[in-house]
Amino acid sequence: MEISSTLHIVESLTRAIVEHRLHPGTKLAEQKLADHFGVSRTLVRQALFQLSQNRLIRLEPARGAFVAAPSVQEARQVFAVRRMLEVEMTRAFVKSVTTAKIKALREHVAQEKMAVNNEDVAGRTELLGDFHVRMAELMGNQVLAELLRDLISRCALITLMYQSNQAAEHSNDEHADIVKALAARDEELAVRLMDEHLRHVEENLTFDRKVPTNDISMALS
Amino acid sequence: MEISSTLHIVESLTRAIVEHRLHPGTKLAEQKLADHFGVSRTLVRQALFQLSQNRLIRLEPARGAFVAAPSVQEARQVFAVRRMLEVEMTRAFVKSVTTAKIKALREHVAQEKMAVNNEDVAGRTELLGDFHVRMAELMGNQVLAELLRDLISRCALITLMYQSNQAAEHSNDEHADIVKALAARDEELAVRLMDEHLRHVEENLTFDRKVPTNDISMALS
DNA sequence: TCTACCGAAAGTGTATACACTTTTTGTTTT
DNA sequence: AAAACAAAAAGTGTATACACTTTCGGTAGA
Repeated sequence: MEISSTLHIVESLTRAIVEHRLHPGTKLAEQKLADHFGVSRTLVRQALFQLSQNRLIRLEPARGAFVAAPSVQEARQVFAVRRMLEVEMTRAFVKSVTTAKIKALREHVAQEKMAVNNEDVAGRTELLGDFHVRMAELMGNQVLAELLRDLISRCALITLMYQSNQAAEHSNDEHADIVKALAARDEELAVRLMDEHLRHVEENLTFDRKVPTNDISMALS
Repeated sequence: MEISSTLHIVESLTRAIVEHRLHPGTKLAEQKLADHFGVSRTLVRQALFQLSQNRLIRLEPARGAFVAAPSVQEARQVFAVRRMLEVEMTRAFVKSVTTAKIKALREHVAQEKMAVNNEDVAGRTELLGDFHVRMAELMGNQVLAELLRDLISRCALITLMYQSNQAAEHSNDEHADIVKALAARDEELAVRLMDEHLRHVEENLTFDRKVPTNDISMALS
């Protein structure tokens, strides 16, 4: 069966939330989830706790778990942190750039392009976020990579998810430009492009509200 | 009794680990902890999971929980991330500095000084780390503050803990200098001092090994 | 009609039970 | 005496049980 059921539940719920099949505010009842996944509440509770640490849900004492609805303010704070980190990361990347690293990034950007062209919303959301994580990994800083992964998934709820096809294409283009600057070892250009890129993504935040689907089983299909 | 027993267990164990009453590698058996805190294994497991997310312990499947022994490499990566964040944070701080914020930092540094003079190791460890968190809070970026708190506690195990009285005094002095530069709105000086400060703390890492106390009850007193 | 209250239903929080895995210990074999 | 094995002990992983809290529906009173 499963290596770890908890992990499976976490991933399944994460996808459902990030892909917006479960909307902010939706109640996640333990027994319903347990039935759906065919396990006991024990494992569901572990998964919910983990998700709450990732800020994807919030736990209210004695009331249960609800899909998180991050505030605009929080999103802006997350982006401020990302700019701090990624501008410096870009600077450091240029200093230690190799052809192998550039090749890896180019391949990633190509993958993004395919997902964008196919209008594979789930895939492109993940890939567009992973570009930044990939950079951190290529620099060999695992701590930074994990941190970025966390920050990105944390505001996926209010960013990439609401992202239009056009915005996704724009992001993909900007990634390509950044890689070009990195390949040319042009530190100032790369840093500027990364900073602008993050500002563009932030600007494109749209804080729409859509009608919620309250049926958990339906959302998890 | 307790508002939340789990929180109590987490805090108690955190103190024991950071204050080095529990050494890296020590096994934390669930039933022993449950007996000690007078609760069931359920709550202990919740606490252990939380501590594993904070990197204070590591969980090995079917083998249990052990006090973490972060690698030197990881510590260096954490410091690299902290420099990225805090250099930029300092830059932003200068741009939005007010007398009230300076006053708050001055008071904090004064508190540090007291703890250092009294050789209150636990207190000073916490206060010296909190200086950086305090800066983030004063800038109004809660996300950044939480992230820094996390990063700092994450390597507390291998840094502040092994910190000598002399190194603590040095850190305190550097904090005072940074505040002075911030008050003077001297961006470049403040940034340089912060960068140097973090490098000094990193340099002072000593990777000693001490004899472990394997008796949990003893360590938790 | 609206509000306040009561009881049932649903749900969360913690403890306990039990299966399965790892570790330890004592014995046998070489 | 050292290595290999077996049985027992200790420990983790998951399910279940039960107490307590919140939620919801309905009824009585204003």
